Amino acid sequence: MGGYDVPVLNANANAIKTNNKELKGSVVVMQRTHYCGNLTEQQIGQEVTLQGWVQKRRDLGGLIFIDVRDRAGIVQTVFNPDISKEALEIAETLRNEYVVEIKGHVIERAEKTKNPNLKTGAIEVQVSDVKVVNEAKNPPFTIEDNTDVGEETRLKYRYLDLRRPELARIFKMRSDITKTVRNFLDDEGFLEVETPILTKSTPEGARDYLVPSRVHEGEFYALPQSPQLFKQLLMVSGFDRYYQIARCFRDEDLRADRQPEFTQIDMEMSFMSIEDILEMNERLMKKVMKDVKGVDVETPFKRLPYDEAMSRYGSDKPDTRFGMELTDVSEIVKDSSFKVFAGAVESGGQVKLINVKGAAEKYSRKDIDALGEYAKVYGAKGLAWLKVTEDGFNGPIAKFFDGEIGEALKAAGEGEVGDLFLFGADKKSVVADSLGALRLKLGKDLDMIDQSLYNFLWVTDWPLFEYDEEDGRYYAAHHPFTMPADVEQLKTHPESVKAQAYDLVLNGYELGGGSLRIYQREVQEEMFKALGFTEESAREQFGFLMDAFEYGTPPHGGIAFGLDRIVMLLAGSTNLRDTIAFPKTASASDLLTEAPSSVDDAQLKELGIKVVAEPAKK
RNA sequence: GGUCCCGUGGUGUAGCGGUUAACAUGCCUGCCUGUCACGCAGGAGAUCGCGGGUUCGAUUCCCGUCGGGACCGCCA
Repeated sequence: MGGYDVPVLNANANAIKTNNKELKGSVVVMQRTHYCGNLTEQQIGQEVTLQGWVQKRRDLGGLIFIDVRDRAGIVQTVFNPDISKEALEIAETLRNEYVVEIKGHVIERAEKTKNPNLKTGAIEVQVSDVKVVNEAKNPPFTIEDNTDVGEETRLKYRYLDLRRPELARIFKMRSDITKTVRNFLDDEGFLEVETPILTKSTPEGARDYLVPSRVHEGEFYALPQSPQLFKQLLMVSGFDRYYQIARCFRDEDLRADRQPEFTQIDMEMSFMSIEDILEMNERLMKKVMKDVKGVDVETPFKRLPYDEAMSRYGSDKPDTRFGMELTDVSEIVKDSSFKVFAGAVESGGQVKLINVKGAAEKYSRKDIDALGEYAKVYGAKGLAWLKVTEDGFNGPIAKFFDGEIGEALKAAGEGEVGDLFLFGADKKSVVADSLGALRLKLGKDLDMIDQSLYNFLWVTDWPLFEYDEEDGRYYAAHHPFTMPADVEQLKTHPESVKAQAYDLVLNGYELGGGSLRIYQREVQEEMFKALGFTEESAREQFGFLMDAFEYGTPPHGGIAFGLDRIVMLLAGSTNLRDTIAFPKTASASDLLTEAPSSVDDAQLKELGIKVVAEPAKK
């Protein structure tokens, strides 16, 4: 269990007089000379002063060992009556997580008592003086890596959880990442500008967190889903290059990789092409990877048009660390006597397969049924399958695929004996979702993913719009300020327009995305029209932006990365909560502060708000 | 909004229609001068999340609810 790098303390710091005034009952602490975790053989013979937490007491009776922990790591201190009987007596009273101050000499340990598992294991501190700076209750869990405590308890006592080196190291990494990002963008001429947290609610996109206005009773601010509009306005202002490590808020349901408040590395720049933007961000990510992980990633990153990502991987954020791509076999099976396949193609859908190499033996009928259940979550009605054998196929639908059609299928799926074909037959989106999800699951289950890889990937050429069947209208796939690839087409064939947008994907996670923006009023108006806005509602909600466009707006574009997700992936975690100091639970509450909470009537009255809902019982 | 999993000493788990509710660890006390997962001996500690139902009897079965987690919808 090690800590992480911290600056070397000034060894002469003892000479520096502290300004601490003695409070009644408080202990005036001395200036420490070293971090515990930084002590090495180099300090042998030196007298050092340490301040830290009791990690562990090993009381041998006449001799006591105390492991002392601070941000940098752990060092063993030894209390020997030959050195100080008083210190030994105090050591007997020490308990886990007491804050102590220790003075002593660094000595080399006897050869056979060195501990190779500890960074500081070759030495120990022979204590001459110890002071209890602060006592501690027995913590609900021990402060160590691989603690087996549940997340609920960890979140309630988050301040203790964060003492664990495993977690503390993630926050050091997070800090390193933002430092690298700031330095890089600063070098590139970016200005860091803050934008409002109290802003205007807009109906597009995610649900807003609302903040009631006291001064304007009955009206609300919204917390920003992103600084999108403000950063565009900064381009109108001629700031040319803006960035911000910006907090964003979205009142939507959570996931392991989604929190209601999260942090974006947000940037916007003028007079740059997509090519310029991607190239610059590749250099940024390359530098982050080098500085933080010591990993060299190749640039330029691979690029995949959205349509190709969907057809080959069934995902708009494919994990390209392994193959098992989707193969379209609609043409082969459209005339087959297997009605499910033929019918899917006939009704405008498709039939695709993934070839799970050599898995025929591994997956029993029961196992495949379980995969079918998994696929159903994504809208599939079932999961057809075939096992490739010496003389054709095996499985309940094998009889439909003998002879020529079987050969064609086998060839299309590159089937060899022992392979397992899994089929999706449905409308396009269901086939993509279900096979895409199966591909990922199987890739993990079969250990096909090389965990050492960092596969950065740009997904480009996004559709501008998405059709929502429920609402019977188009929505902006990215957001309504995205520049269409073809403005004329926006008017004539909105459904097929591409966007000048791009996403950066890493190992199957969307790290961020951006686009070139609309910077002309007429185009923006056209966009709102295509989205079904009336002129009035467009003016009411986004009039200020379109007005701004009339005062000499440079062409501009930008991108925003999810900082939390970057940290998560570089930390090797699959849980965003690990990367946020004080995160929310799956139901968006904070177990530490117990937010959200009800407020008293006077507060509500002042805001002109009446609560209609029954308050939840806690 | 939906589906699924979990809830038992401080912590992590086991358990079962009738138990003295088990184990590990932590905690407390005593002993111990080279430990580092210290050791040894002893001890305290649980209304089995909450409410209702079934039953002679529920920690165990059923329903609801609250809390945690995963996923779908939602969200870029």
